[in-house]
Amino acid sequence: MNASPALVRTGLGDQIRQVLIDGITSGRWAPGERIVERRIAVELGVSQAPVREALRHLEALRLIETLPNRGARVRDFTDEDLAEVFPVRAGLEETAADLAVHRLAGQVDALEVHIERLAAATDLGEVMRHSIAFHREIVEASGNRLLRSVWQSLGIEVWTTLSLRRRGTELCGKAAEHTDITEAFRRQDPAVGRMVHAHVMSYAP
Amino acid sequence: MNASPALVRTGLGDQIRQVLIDGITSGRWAPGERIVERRIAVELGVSQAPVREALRHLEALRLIETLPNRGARVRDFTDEDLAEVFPVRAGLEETAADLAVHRLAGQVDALEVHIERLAAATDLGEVMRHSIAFHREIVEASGNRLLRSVWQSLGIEVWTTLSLRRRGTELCGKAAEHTDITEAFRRQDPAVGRMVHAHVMSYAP
DNA sequence: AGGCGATCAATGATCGATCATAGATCAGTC
DNA sequence: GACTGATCTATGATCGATCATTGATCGCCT
Repeated sequence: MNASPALVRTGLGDQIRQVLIDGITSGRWAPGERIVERRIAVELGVSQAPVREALRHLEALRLIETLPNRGARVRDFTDEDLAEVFPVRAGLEETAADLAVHRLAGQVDALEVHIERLAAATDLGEVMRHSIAFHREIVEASGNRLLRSVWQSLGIEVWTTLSLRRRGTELCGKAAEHTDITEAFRRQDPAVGRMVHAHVMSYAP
Repeated sequence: MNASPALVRTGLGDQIRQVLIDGITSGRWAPGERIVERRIAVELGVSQAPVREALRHLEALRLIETLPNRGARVRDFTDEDLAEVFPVRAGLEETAADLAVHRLAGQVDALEVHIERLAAATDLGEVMRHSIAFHREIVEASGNRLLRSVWQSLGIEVWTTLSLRRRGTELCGKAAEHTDITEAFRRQDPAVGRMVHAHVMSYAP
């Protein structure tokens, strides 16, 4: 068993999921292409069960489509699919910001950390990760665990990656708004929710 | 095999999931109680695999908690857990309403149907279902499939049921606001999003 | 040729068995 | 008795095999 190089140990399902996500975002599996459970299983030297588990996660992330008794295929992401993420994110993060204003009570250290890291970032992937981390911090600061769970399940990282693959990189430049938002949190501006909403929507194509 | 009475045929995982949901909402499994995969499997006359599949769904619905290698247990829903749902719903449905205003363009027939059905409803369960259906209609009308998917994954029905079990039934009486909201949709009032937001939050404890 | 049912191959869904880990239990030492 | 480590047990995680469904292929009939 174990025909593949690196599967160290954390629960096979998780590792397989990452392999599949990487494969889809990198384009190794083309949109519309079928993902056959047994084929993946053989390829990775595992059995069908953990592969199925991973596939259900991908389905929840809407990276694949599955039909009963007919298996999974990589979704053919339309521009509309990518665009749909932004109103949802904007709504969730607006809610988060409104909740977070009270909880933070002007304590914005955690947010500033991400601004600094973003400023220090060099390559594109790093910029993306720190930029997302700032938004995640807002969601965390809301204190609403359900909100956090829903936001995470959107798989922002993955969709952002796909979005970057699709169109050019127009990601940066928005960093200044992070500072504005942080200042709004510091002074507990009730408009911060709307600011975050507008900021998120400004990423939309 | 098949020691249980009614498992007709739609995919075992789905049926098992429903059995488990019913069991949790009805209180047959108490909060904090462990759910042992094999035990359920034997009880329903199936194998472990579809039970695991069902459990992952319950986890996504946040009805259970699971720890790696240590199994699942019914969540001990705090009042806070129940309360957390409302800001998230409110944010999502506000977003949905704002999107739906344009798409509906004043066509509110689909919404009115649910108002009528709600008015004709007799027992509490029916009231709940039709009330939820009205909200679902708004989400559908947004045309944003991701939004629909996220909203559905909140499992509103289940959480509402749990909420009703917890406190008394203070569900009805809000029906009038549905009419107001529908009118706002008819005249394409840009404030409809905020109306929906406020309406949803008014259910919160 | 076109339609229609039988047969087949591929593969998802399910099964029963095994492996591996977390806790509980017990034995031994001090 | 308290601590340490070996052993045992329950059970989640994974496996290999089988069942069942789907779509394709083939042959027959009209």
